[in-house]
Amino acid sequence: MTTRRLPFTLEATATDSRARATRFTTLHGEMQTPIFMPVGTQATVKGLSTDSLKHVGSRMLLANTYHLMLRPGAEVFTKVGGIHPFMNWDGPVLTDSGGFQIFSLPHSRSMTEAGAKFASYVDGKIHLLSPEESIRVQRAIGSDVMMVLDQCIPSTSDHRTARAAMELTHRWAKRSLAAREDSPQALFGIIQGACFEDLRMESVTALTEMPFDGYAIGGLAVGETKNQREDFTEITAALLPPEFPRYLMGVGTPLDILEAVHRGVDLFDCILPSALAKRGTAFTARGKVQMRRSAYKFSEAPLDPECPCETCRTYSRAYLHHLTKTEEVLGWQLLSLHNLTFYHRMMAEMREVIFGGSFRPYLETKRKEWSGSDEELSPAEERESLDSSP
RNA sequence: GGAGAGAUACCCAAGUGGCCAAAGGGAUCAGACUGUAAAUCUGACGGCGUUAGCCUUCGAAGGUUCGAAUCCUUCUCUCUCCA
Repeated sequence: MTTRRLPFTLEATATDSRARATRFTTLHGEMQTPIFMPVGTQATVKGLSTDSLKHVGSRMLLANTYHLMLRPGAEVFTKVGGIHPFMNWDGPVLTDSGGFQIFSLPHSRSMTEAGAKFASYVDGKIHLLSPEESIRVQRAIGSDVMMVLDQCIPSTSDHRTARAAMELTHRWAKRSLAAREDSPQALFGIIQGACFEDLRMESVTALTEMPFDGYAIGGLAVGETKNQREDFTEITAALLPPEFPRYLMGVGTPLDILEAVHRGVDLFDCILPSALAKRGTAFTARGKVQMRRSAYKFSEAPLDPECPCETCRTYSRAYLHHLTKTEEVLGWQLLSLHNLTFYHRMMAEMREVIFGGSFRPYLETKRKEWSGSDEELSPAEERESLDSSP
């Protein structure tokens, strides 16, 4: 093998768990795992400046090829020298290939061996998103890690459908590798196979024969149960070679991530912390909190007393409740800040307990704490809640 | 003082004799959201009851009718125009 594009070190493995701590070097610095990548689809994590992102602990971001090829367009990235100077982010960026959009925008596509045809939601123009086109755009964007174009299907699909999508994904993977040419950017293959063990095995075998720099588990968190998600993460991760980063795409809730780290996954991305912030949901050490609830109308308590973020240090629940109710952008922003802080702290904690040999007890504790998922109201808030709903 | 228009549930607002406990918004309450197209979607929203159903409601009071938010009378209040 030639010099690796993503030099990788397996640093530690947890006791009584497949959880692992690793590091890998990108074109924009060294990353430590487990790591969570906030989703910045349009070259922005909605509502947050790159300064804020650094503050909350973000080290690596995800951006989206499909959105960025439509607007501003690959040529803009070519002109300005890539996404890093464009958005003023000097850490690594991973670009998703558009495969998920093939799945999530089903009304504007037609699929062929060549690729997926989309009517642009910007101007209606038809675009052919082929593996080659996706790589071409990702090269222009200049991401540190590119993803192959894959066919993501509902995880509840039947075996035949799942096999066809998987085989297409394998053929596209090969074409994606060829299209990378001599670019120094890393490229990950994406394991498919829905909820079928034989297909997941086959997919791992086929893709690990190709010289990728890391492997993603795709096709999960798209319709299956939590147990299935965990089972197929486990099955797939166990088959993957230990000397490459493993990335579980689009997952998930704090508990999902914890369970996946336990099963040997290193990288994650998910819209939840930023998307739920917009709807008033915050993650705290004591569970999820819905700030829309009028129980918090008079609450002078911080959102999460254990959290060091700006939101929790500066603002009361009453204020956050008000911002949420009035749909002020500051509320969305403050909750995003908080949620990302929560995710990043959780990742750092996991890394710590992996090294410290206490991942397993940590896992058991968190499972218990988060199983209810929703925070219980404080006595004062409980009273207020009763008062306002007679 | 004269002429006209109007008063519907928390708010705005449809509804002109039975299919009206009353359309549609908003607000409120609850839920969903996992590689972000979407300021998104779903449910509840007079009271009681598990259902059938019962009770109270369309400014107020009376009346017509088998039956009234809807028709008639009087009253109260609001708005517009003319003096």
